[in-house]
Amino acid sequence: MKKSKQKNLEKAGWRVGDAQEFLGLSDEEAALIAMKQKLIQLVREIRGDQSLTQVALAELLHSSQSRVAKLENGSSDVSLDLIVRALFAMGVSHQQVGKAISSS
Amino acid sequence: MKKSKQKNLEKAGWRVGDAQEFLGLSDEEAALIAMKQKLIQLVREIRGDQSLTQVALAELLHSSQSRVAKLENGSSDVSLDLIVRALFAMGVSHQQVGKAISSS
DNA sequence: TGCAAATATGTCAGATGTGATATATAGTTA
DNA sequence: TAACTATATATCACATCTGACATATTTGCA
Repeated sequence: MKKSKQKNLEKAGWRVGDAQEFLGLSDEEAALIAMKQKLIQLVREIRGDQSLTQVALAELLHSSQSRVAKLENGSSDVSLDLIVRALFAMGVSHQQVGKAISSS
Repeated sequence: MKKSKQKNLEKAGWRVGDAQEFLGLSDEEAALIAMKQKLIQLVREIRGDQSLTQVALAELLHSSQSRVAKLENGSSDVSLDLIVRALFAMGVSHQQVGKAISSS
């Protein structure tokens, strides 16, 4: 966003900032969300590579298709625990998980 | 596994048994537990390095001393989310977290 | 030793995460 | 077009995780 534009918006009463600021997230909350997103991306990748349906992954996970869908769409009611379990259920290694986190 | 280790795990709420029983745990459950242990170890290390008390970490985390104690003792009612938030609250980088997981 | 700080343990009500189920919405193929 | 497969969304009862608090135990030091 251009500085001039932002100035005009602020003059008009809007507060302008980034998503983190807007949502009032602390740094560690923001970091956790970024990490989750990276791992979710990995879940989608691996599931694609293995040509698994959401139903098939749900079975490996002992969960349900709807929960896998929510997981992959980053629903806020999905824990980091479940995301990581999904990865391990597909046979992803600790190394792969660690690497994904390192680059998040 | 050493008897003392097993005792500690059971004290913390985990069920630990012989090889057969252990195989009853799904692979992803076992992998997740190993990963948690590694990250818990990192929490203790970092908190030591920064000379923080459990109370001080609890404040950074917006949590309580008792929960930090349970976290560090690997209580089964502590989520991966909380462990990772504790690390980020102490300023640990994604890279450090990823590295710890890679080696778990 | 005795005191104080740090850590551990127990409990609980409320918040959040869970699998299951039903149903809706694509996308695909006959 | 209909039938089928995959994914998305909504809801719910139940389980788990949470911070808070009280209290016990351990640790370190004067």
